Amino acid sequence: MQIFHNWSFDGHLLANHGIEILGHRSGDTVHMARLWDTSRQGRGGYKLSSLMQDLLGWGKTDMKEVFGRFKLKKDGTPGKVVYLPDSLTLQTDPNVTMFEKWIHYSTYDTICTWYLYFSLRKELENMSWSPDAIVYENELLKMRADRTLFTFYDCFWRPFGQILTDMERKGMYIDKDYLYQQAEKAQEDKEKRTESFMQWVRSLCPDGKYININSNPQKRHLLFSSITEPDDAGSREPHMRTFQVDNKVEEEEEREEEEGEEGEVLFLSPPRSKRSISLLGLALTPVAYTATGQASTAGQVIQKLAGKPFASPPSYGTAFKDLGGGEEGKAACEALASLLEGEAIEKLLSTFLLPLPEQTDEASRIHTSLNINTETGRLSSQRPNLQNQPALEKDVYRMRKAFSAPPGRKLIIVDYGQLELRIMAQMTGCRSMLDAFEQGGDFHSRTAIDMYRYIAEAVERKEVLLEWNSHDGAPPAPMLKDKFASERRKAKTLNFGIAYGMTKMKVARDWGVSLEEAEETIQTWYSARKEVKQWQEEVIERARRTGYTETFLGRRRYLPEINGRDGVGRGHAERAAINTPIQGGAADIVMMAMLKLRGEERIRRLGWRMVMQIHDEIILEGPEETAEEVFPLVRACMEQPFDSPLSVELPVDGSIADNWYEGK
DNA sequence: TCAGTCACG
DNA sequence: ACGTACGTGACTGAG
Repeated sequence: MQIFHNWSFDGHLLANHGIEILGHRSGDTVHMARLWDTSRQGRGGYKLSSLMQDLLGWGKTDMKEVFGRFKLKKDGTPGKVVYLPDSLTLQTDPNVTMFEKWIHYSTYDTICTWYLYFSLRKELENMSWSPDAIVYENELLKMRADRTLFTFYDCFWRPFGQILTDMERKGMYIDKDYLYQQAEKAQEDKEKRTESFMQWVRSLCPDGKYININSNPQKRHLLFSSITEPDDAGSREPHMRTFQVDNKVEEEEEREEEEGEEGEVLFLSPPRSKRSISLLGLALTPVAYTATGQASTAGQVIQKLAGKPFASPPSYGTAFKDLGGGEEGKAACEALASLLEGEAIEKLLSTFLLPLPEQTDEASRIHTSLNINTETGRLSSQRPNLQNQPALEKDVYRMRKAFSAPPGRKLIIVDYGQLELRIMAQMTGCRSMLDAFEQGGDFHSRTAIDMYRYIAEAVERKEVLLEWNSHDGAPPAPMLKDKFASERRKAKTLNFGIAYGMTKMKVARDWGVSLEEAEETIQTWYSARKEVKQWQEEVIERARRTGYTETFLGRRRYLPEINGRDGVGRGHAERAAINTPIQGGAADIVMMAMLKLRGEERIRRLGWRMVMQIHDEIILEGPEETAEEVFPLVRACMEQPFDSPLSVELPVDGSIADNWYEGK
């Protein structure tokens, strides 16, 4: 019997030393604890010490407290900062007491994990589990009589945990040269784009050329700060503020030039790493405020200030008027638009293009950590996060091309269509949604037909088409999603928004309509989907009564705030109560699909392995020769994650590709 | 360490 | 009085 507290960590560590652990892994106490209580983050989390304290009342000191050492200062004396030396240093410490401490600590750790398993197991065994009957035919589940949350753990999450560890270990192949090449391109583009912004700032105040476009405080000050409080003489001065910024390359070049002219001595004084700059506030009108009440500098805000100065004809944003129009206003809008473009590229560079190639192993593969650590049961991906790689039009440097199959191999990339909406239809039993899915075609267009009588009439008179196969030539009438694009967009927003508990305030603000109008639109959506409203009310009511909400595989999320006195917290808990069954239900389905995939001997024998999961998408890698054979098998697993079908189909789209970009 | 911002589903 | 759609992780500047 093997028990681990975070098997993924220990497993990789052992494997890296050539040690393979055979036999039955009975449990991972991190996953068990997460299943027991999803919301311990901020209440001690899932650390062994905190769980031991809360479940068994056992004290346990953190490693840092026992083995931490003071970091040495430059002069060799101990400083205040405590750090934890690596395990090899600790194990080989010549001090015998340290060695004994190490043995004691490790032993105690092991004992804790052992007792924690049985404690958590007991907790889970005392929690009822009533999933939808469809899962009762699952191979593992069939063989046992118990039906508690521990059963769920043992039959589903325990093997799922092993799948995740295998995926982490396998990793994804990255084309590093391609990334370097794209990063260079991005760097050039960024400089080109920000040039006009930098020049504009320079024209406003002399220190403007040193502004750091990554600093929100600096941007906020430059754009929105106005005048200071009146001084003793009662006069107001334009607001100046100083910032510390890094010395840029240009400054060092200037120094070298100056000193070069002098001829002899270079670097008389060491280069300063920081310099003070003063920026003058422009007093533009803020468009939005952050949670702490400061003027926001988010992209949407800058967009509103700038307008579309490069469009033809150009349209100028709010900065134009604020600066008195004319050439000055125009220059500001153009500069801000260029800032936006530069910022977008900077984001891609600093988060994706530059760090990724640094994080590969010697085989050019990248190993993310896949955690079951969310409130809803979704996975998260860390160090690096591979679940937020730029997609579609945001992927201007074609990042996803770097995630590729090594020579001789292929990727199979598959994803569910409208998974969450289908689960919503399934759980609510909403006739209108189920019908729309049965009829097929574009779901959001069908919602638009439901909501707007004139669209329904146009469809009836065949003035617009709901769908058209482009193989049959040009469509005989315009498409609904083109002709009624804005209605379809609204329908789409509601389809998603309502699943999350969107309110009329958000609708009114996002669409720029009155509260009454927003309310009416929401009512129209609900009027054809009464089952949804009823389901949401029931779910919230049940959550108030039981203290938790659950997915249809019977996983719970406790919502202590749902009966609290804090209105904001209560509102959030209510929205979480209706969203978690949907988001978590989707996570359950993908997990079941992955278990089924892992159990398909044929797929495995042909050498195919899962390498990534992105919530409703799975990526496998395997030999080129068998891709065609394996692809339909993969699809079948995903479309039938359970032994008996749901009341909605779960269609899966996908392709065989050389890289992630092609897969879309 | 926190706040702000922005990448994903 | 306040904020108002769910769930994540990474990077950056600044105190």
